[in-house]
Amino acid sequence: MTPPRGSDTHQRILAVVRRIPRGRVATYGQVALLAGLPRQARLVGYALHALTPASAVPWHRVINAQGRVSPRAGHSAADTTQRIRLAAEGVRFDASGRTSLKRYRWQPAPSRSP
DNA sequence: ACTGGGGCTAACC
DNA sequence: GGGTTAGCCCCAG
Repeated sequence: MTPPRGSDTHQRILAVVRRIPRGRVATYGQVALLAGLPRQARLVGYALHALTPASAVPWHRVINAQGRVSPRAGHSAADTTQRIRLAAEGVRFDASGRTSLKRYRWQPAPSRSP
């Protein structure tokens, strides 16, 4: 059974991003995986790139595996916005503009506590 | 159909 | 922790 391709793929990605709780972050790869699209982290980037400011998608909660906001091409202002928004939710960044993924990474379904 | 590039990731040094 | 190399799959021209 092969998942349908097309705009549906983007919608699926956005649906996952929309589920990211406030004060939490997720990596591109994680979102892709949760969306049922493994190895398609870049697709997430494309999907978010197509977003409009009016969309109710917390795109700012999506960061790369390095724990920092990915510098997009020609839109450096958005990077700053992303950091500001996250900071407003309680996500702290260090001097290197990096955050603790171990701490803020969104875990959709923790089976049990360790 | 082909080529180049991308809001990535993991592995390696 | 930071820079480099390769692999991944998809979109735009």
